[in-house]
Formats: sequence, C-alpha cells, structure tokens
Amino acid sequence: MSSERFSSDIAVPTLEDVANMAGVSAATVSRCLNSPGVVTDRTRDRVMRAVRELGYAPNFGARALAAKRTNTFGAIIPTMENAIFARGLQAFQEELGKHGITLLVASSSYRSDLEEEQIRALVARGADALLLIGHDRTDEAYGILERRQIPHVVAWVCDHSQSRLSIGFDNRKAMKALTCEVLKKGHRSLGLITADRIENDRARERAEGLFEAMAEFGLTMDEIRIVEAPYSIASGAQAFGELMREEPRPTAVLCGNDVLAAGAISMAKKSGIRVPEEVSITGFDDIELAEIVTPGLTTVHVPHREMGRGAARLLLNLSNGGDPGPSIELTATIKWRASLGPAPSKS
Amino acid sequence: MSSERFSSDIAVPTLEDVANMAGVSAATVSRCLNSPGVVTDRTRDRVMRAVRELGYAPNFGARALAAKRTNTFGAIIPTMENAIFARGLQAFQEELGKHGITLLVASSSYRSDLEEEQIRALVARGADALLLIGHDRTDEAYGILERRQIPHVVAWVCDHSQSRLSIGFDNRKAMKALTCEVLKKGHRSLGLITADRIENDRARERAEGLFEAMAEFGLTMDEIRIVEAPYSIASGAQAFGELMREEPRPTAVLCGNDVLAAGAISMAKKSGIRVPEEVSITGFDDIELAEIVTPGLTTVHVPHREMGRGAARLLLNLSNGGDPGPSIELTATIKWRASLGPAPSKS
DNA sequence: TTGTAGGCGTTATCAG
DNA sequence: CTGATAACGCCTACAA
Repeated sequence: MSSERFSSDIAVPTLEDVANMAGVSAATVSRCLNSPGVVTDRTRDRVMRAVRELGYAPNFGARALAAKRTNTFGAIIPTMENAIFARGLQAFQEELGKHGITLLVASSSYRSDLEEEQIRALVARGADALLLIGHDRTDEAYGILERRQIPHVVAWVCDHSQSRLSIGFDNRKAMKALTCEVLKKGHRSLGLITADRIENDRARERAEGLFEAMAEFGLTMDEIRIVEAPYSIASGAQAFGELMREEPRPTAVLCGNDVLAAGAISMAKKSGIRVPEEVSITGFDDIELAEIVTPGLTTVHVPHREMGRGAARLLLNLSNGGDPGPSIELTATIKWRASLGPAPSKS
Repeated sequence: MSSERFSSDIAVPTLEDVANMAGVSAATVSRCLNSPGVVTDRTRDRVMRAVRELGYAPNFGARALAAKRTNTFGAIIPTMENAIFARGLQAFQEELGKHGITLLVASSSYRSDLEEEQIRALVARGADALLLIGHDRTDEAYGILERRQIPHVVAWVCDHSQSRLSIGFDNRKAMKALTCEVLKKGHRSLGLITADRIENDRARERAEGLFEAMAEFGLTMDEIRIVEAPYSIASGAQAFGELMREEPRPTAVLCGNDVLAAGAISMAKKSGIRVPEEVSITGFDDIELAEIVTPGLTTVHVPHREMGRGAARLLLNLSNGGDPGPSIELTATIKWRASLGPAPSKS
C-alpha cells in the first residue's frame, strides 16, 4: 500500500513492503529484525532475502516512536576546533561502539545557551544518554535532563562540592600543583592566560587552584596579571603579548590550556623572548601540541582516554537501569618538559 | 490522556499536554511551534507559556515520521583526532545553524566499511542531507544514498574525472605545484610520508601530483622513498626516522598532511637534523600546527572555511529541491614558511 | 484563526 | 510461531 511498486519505483521501502514480498505480516518482519531467535529459520530466510532485495532499512523515527529507545547517546563538547576533547571523545565512541550504540556529537562553542539548545536537540532526537563537559549550565538544561530522566554524566571535572555523577579530575588541585612547581622555581611574578571563566567551571577552577597556590606561598593578587582569551593559538599569542607589556613583567606565564600556551610560545619566539630563560610558560591538557612546540610544554597531563572510556561505561550502566556507583576521580599529573625553568635571577 | 498529571507526574510532556494546559487543540500548539505567524498573538502567548512551564520539547521521532523531514544534516569525517577537518566542519555547522538545521557528526576512522555503517546510521536517523569526504567509498554506500535520494556532497576534493557533486580543491594539482617548488630549489632526492592510499583518494591524488611533478623534472621513481603512516604526529615522526636511514638520504621530505609533517619536524629535531639546512620538510593543509612548529611549515593552504560554508549552501539548496549547480573548485595555495630551503649543495 | 481526523513506519500485546 | 491491531507523538489537509 505504501509503495505501489511500479517497475521503477524509487520509494523508500517500508516494513510492509518487505512483508508483502516475503508473504508474511509486518509483525513477523519486525521480529526477524529484532529477535531473530523467535522465528522459524525458513521464514527468516525468506524475510531476510526480501530485506536485502529491497535494500530495506528501518525508519529510525518510527522505531524510536514505537520502542522508546534509540541506541543513541549524545555528547556535547565546547568545541571541535581544537584537539582538547578529541581524544576523550574518540575513546568514548569506541567504547559505545562495542555495545552497538551510536554517538551523536554536538558542540556548544562554550556558550551555555547554545548548549541548552543542543541538549534539547539531542534529547528530542531521542538520545538515550548524554555526556556533558563541566558542571556549568543553565537550570533549564538540568531541568530537561531531570524531567525526562535522561541518564547523563559530567566529565572533565571532579568537583567534590557537586553531587552530580561525574568522571574526571580535580582541575583546581591539578593547577595548584603545577603552580606550586612554578613557585618552587622561584617565580614571584606570574601571568595567567585563561579562557573566559564565565560559564566555564574548568577554567574557573584552574584559576582558583593557581590562586590557592599563590596564597600558600604568601603571594597576593598584586603579583599576578590575568588575561582572558578565547580558545585559539592566535589569541593565546596576543594575550602573551599583552602580558609582556605589563610592569613588572611576569617571569612565568601559566596558561589555562595547551592551545593558549602554544600561542604564547609562538609569540615569545616572534618577540625574541627566550623560553624558559626569560619567561617560563606552562600549559594544561597535554595534547600532542604540547610535545611539538619548542620548547616542549610543561603541562598537566589529563587522562583523556580513561575519561572517555569511563564515561561510556557509566552511561551504559545507567541507561540499562543499573547503578553507576559514585563519581570517579581520575588523577592528572604534571608532565615536565622544557618550557618551565627557574626564575631569572634579577628583577 | 497521555499523562494523567498527578501532582508529581514526571512523564515527558507531549503536544497534547501542552494543548490541555493552554486550553487549545494539539493542532494549534503544533502551529505555534512550526508556523507562529498563522496564530493569534494571544493564543500563542498562552501556548508558549504552557510549553515553558511543562518544559515541552517535541518528540523528534514523531515529528520526523509525520513531517518526513528532520532538519538534520549529517557529516562523516575520517577522524576527529586531529584538526584537519575541524575548521571546515565548524564553518559547515555555523552555516547550517543559521538555517535552523542541526548537524550530526560521525567519524569513520578512514575505513570505508565503517563509513558505510555511519551512512546507514545517519540516513536511518533521518539525516536530510550528508557531507562526505572524498570520493572513495563502497558501492553499497552510494547505493543507499541513491535509493533514498539523500542529497549529498563530496568535499575536500575536486576530481574532474568524477561526476558526483563536490566542493573542494584539486589535491593532485596542489601537491604537484608544491613539489615543483621543492624541485626548483634543487632537491633531487625526495621522501614522501603519506597516509595509507587505499580507500583515501586525497592521499592518492596528492601522491600522484608529486609523481607528476617529478616526471616533469625528469626524475624517476628511483629518486623517491615512500613511507605510509597513520595520521598522527608520532607516526609521522617514526616515518621520518625511517626515511633518514635510507640511502641516499632524501634532502626533502614531503608529507601528505601537516600532522605527519609536524611529526617529521619533531623527529628531525630529536635526531639533530637541521631543517631546512640538511633536510627540507613540507606539509599539507595549513592547520594551526603548521604555524606553530619550528621551523614553520611550508605547506599547502586549504580553504577549509570556504569549503565548509560552501558545502552547507549546496546541501541546503539541494534539500530544498533547488538546483545546486555544478561542482565547485576552490583553489589551494602554497603557504611559504621556513621548513623548505634549497637543497644542500653536495649530494 | 482554530479544531477534527487521518496517517506516518514500527513495536508490542494479544489472540490464534 | 505468526497475524491482527492498538499505540507511539506529531503534522497537515480539510472543515468549521
């Protein structure tokens, strides 16, 4: 009925078409596809042949509508433009793939209004579960998740003051540890290049960690210059330029991530400022970039793959009605390379 | 009816719930959402309030089923692990966003069997149109696209021997031009680090371009050493190491992309081989990485953003039943940086 | 401008 | 083991 099957009928075949060709009911075709064990070998063969012949593929919308399950998870990351989330996402996807579930990725450009929109889109699209980055988002966003009871996990963070299920590392602690190393090298005049801290708890926590370390070493906020910059090499470079014009000039510039740090290094090179002899620079994330730049970037190594894999497992569990257990804290470690050196002796 | 609305009813709200709360029919709610202009301001206000109050979001499956349109496009890229496709994809997404359509991204790991699977998944999921990279894929993949008449465009390539709609640049021509520059510098012993050329027409075309240039300069295949390597900095580094052990040692190493080239440069540095004094290295793509490494990478600048934006427009057109016009050829240009120098004077 | 009713392609619940 | 048949949630003529 749905497709009259003229000689050159190009309509998309439906369950019913397959049923007709195989001489069975639509219900039987559906069963062949979903629980093959429950149908005779003979009829199944017949049905499968028809399926192939027609090039039939089930209509996802209809299936979702009827089954209330899509076998699709979603992930919303702040950006695809740099590699920060790529590796973790890859691991996430690989793990999901093993369980036959498809991943849909959206990016929010670090804007929580857009993220809310993306959550809506993915949820509406039937995502069975969601991977989110960081805790910062609108109440509406959380409202949607709760009302529809969408299993979700927050990754890339481990904030003990938050109760939501998460897997990640303590950004504050990691940045504090790195800053302590910088201070131990004798630096007393710092610079910070950070992403916008509004709507970005990772950036905020990292900055806080830095401040805590300074406090422990008896430094005040007078001894640090802060520049906020969008996530890109170019803006990292520009921010570094601004910092170098400050008085007194920082002897160590900590960057909120490797991308900004790479920009800083390139600007230093362009300006003839030697790293680390005149200025030390540090990053955060330990993406490939950190190893490639010259000098290599001392940075915080983040367990991207474990995070992705772990997040997938939590979500898989959750969406099967299982108990995911408590949030998981992974550890980030300092990765030493050449960009961090002792403070220049004078000034 | 669908949700009885007890005091703590957590059921997902449907169109009907909204209609009840607003005291109108479901049809009116639907209209408010889809063609707001056709309904009274007063009722629309009432409806929208109900929508907000209930946190209503339309069910995608149902909507797709009824409207036969999802306002979703898909893109399948070979990898998310490096930035090669990121910028283009971002532009693609931005353009689509302007038109209210959502982008779903999948990655194929450079494997056409996986790509076919992803095409299936996206098509089944109702993607109205698809962005694909390169021409190489299974007949089945194209079969699906044709049978279901899914508008699609092939990007990152411009192969005049292919009739399929595409937007991109001529990989062969670009690599040939770059190679000519290398040869003009006097290099007569070359190395090529390329991605696997099976199932990857970009890599194949680039290699062919290189060979053409060599032929024009009267060189034979004896004068080039080729190593295939997976897309990663580490494998680029390793491949470069292998090349440097060849006899005679190449004086110029051309890489199929910037990621491999970055690896090559880092290995050169590690081995104490000066670039470009002892060996010249070139990349392809001109991603940020190319600017960051030291020395800067002479590479082929690819118009990623135009490609992404253009692809979106073609697809938008196509999915609205319009005529997209012919394939579009963009031009890739050589971006000069320091990594390419004259051939060392002796041997 | 708004409401009514039918249908979109599957799955799931029943009988048979 | 198989076949009707009723949802599933929304859109869209068509009618009022």
